[in-house]
Amino acid sequence: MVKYKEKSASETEERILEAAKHEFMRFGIEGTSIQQIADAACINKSLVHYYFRTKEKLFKRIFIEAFSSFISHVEDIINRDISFQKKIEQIIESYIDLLKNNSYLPGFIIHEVNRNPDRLFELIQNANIKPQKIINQISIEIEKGKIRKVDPRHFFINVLALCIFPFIARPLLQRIFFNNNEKNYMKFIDERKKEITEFIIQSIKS
Amino acid sequence: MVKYKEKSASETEERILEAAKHEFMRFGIEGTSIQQIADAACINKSLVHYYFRTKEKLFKRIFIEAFSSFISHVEDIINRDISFQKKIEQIIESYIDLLKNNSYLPGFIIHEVNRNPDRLFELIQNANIKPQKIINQISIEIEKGKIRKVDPRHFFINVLALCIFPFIARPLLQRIFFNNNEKNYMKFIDERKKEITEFIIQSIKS
DNA sequence: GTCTATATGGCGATAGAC
DNA sequence: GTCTATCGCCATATAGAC
Repeated sequence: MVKYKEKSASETEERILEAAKHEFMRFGIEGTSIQQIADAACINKSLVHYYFRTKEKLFKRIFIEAFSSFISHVEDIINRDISFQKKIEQIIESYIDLLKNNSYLPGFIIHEVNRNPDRLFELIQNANIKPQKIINQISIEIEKGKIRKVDPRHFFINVLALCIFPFIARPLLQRIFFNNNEKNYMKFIDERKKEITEFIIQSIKS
Repeated sequence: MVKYKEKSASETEERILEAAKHEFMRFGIEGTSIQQIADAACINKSLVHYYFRTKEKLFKRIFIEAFSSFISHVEDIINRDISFQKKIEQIIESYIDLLKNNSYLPGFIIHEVNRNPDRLFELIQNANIKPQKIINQISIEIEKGKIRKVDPRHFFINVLALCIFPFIARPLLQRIFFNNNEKNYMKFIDERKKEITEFIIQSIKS
């Protein structure tokens, strides 16, 4: 009996992907050369072309993956069958954890979306984003009198802002408030989970 | 009597500066070519070199100006002699107004600071940023019992986050929530001044 | 699959005519 | 001050040996 081979990427391919992710995230597509990626992956420059043909194709692959991880995270939690307050807690908790391991992720997406907004067209279609679902859930809480009357869109954006901003502005904040001490900043970020959960809960008390 | 001539930039120079600002903000230094700037300014490529010698020098000029306008705004309000609550209102109001006219400003600074953190060293020295002043003011309000006990650093970052994030994430939010309608998004941003002022005041009630 | 060598093109920067 | 012409470099990408 023939066992069909799983489509598993070669080790070299994986190395390139990892290196490309790292460099693109930090420096953007224009600020990253193929040589730079090859060096980071400790392989020959030509191999990048062998596996991905063009820089653009490689970039798209990285970008789509990054964008999905950024978006799907929230969608996922929104759909869980738990109380509203628990959802907020979990969104904050898991979003901050995601970003702790991907500090450059939000800045990367922002920069590349500004640079070329056309990317969004295809992506948002495929991602199948349904903001209405989130909005509705918030509206229901208001109707039930559980939280005070707020614009659901503003509220949702507030939650995201409080989670994401410290990572976007990290180089600045870390330097200004923590003398560029990475460890202390990360401790601060961890405290933040509790801090902004309280902040948000308090702000919507009815 | 000789009237000393004011050091006034030529029209060409101004055009270059304006075009450079526009292109750099959106595409970053690596994503912007001198030809691109020249085209946007409707002048010959060589004139850029004539006035600013190198791309790097031109970029630094733009970046420093952008960074200052981004930072000094808060400092300014912090120092005003008005009540704490008024300060918060004014920071929100004027920060959002600034960003309405400079949507790309925060993303630009973030990207360039990530790409080359060394820039921060010199800049933060010169900018003479004193976060302690802000922190102290918040601490005093807590001691006076005017607001509940919050970590002043978290609180300060929260205020900034709520103001700045909608501009950083504008392309995404505008598309997802407003079908990419610019006017509606701007109306939304204006509502936001009142919305997040309430949100913040509510969240720190003692 | 991996390497070296090379083609091709664009960019930053300068020289020099006007 | 403004333009054209050009140099030198580096990046993407391909060809072809192994």
